[in-house]
Amino acid sequence: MDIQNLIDNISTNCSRIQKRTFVKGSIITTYMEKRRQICILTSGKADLIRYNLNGSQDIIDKFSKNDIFGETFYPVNSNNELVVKATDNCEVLIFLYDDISIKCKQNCKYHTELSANLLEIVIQNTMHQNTRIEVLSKRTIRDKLLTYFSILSNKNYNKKITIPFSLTSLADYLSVDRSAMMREIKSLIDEGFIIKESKNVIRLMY
Amino acid sequence: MDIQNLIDNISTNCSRIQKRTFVKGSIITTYMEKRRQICILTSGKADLIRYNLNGSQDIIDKFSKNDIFGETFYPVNSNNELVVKATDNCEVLIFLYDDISIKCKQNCKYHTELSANLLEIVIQNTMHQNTRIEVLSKRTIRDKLLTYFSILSNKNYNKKITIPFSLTSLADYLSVDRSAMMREIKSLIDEGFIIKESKNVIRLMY
DNA sequence: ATAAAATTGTTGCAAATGCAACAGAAAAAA
DNA sequence: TTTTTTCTGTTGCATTTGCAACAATTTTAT
Repeated sequence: MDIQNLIDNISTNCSRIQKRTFVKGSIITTYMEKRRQICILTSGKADLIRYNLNGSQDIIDKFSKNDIFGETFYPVNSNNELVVKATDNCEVLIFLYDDISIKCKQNCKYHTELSANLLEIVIQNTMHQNTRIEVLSKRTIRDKLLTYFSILSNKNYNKKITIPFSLTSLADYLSVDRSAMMREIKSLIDEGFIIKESKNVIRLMY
Repeated sequence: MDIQNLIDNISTNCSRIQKRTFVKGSIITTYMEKRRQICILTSGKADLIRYNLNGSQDIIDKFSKNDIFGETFYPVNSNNELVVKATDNCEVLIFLYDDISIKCKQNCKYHTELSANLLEIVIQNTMHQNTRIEVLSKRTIRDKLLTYFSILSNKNYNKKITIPFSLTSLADYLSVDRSAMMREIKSLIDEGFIIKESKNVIRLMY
């Protein structure tokens, strides 16, 4: 059973692992020190929001299908509140880190499977993070774009790439101003580095 | 045994887990598809370098004590070469992901311990990555600095923080031009946001 | 102790970026 | 279908940033 299948088929009748649904706009979880909760988003979208003491609130992460989150993976302290809010209707697996290493009462096979595959899931997440860090650490929008495009291209051994989300989301992922990014994409087209074949399909010429 | 102790005391006589030393300038490892090697740096410093097909080489990550790396955590493909180079004399634990889940011939206790704690080590790494991503995703140098400072401050519940490395390294961590960062630090001091108590010690006034 | 290397601090300037604002196109909801 | 919302595309302008270059200081190596 691969990870995708595991996540898709996880049982809801395990006493340790909940499968819950959340409507758009509701709070999925609040990060709490020492609890070590783990959540896996099986459908929908959600934002990780930081409420600072001074009242400001920042979206510091965005989650989509198969993303893993929870205070287990984030430095948490009492100086600010971290909250995950559903930006779409969501389905989420929720369990505690400490519960996953011990057998559940029913000794159910999903619990065992999840336990055996949690490391693999976390490693997959690490890979995504490493990719994002590599892109974010480029200094110019141009380099961020070219790096991101190259990674997509290399992954599929194809110069024709499909951006897996909207350009607005791409700007968020690259953490740059959208209009500045659009300007830069236009320059890349004008200078012959890329060809835009359709809205989300780009051909790399380098 | 906590993770730090585990890493410090790991046995060298386990057939599956090597403890190797590398002199400054030497290649610790080259990332290879499908091998799934895992390395833990127990002392020294190293750079992850990407050699692109066009001949350019980028430092895409920097490792120090207790950092974990290897192709297990990085998307690897044949279009470019990823190499870890010692920038100081290094001591490194090296093993394969697949070897860690099976018992070693000697059934040694370190192998067992490492196996049991690998998830915890990877999660710790995830936390560091999340922190870095939060900082890198700020758009201005000022916000990157203030976010980084706040995280340090919150962690220790103290407005007086000590930057754990040189300002040159801080600029690398934030992925910004060093001189521009110095200029921004000066502005933060002039505007009363921070006070520099000594070279690496800063007091936050916000 | 002395030399070499690394780090800090500073500045001018050109280039890149964010911000604000808006119109049109496309997609989603009613 | 029609309306509403989201997304794309564009531009002017002020601000921020990177780059280059250099001197002074501190740290490390010889």
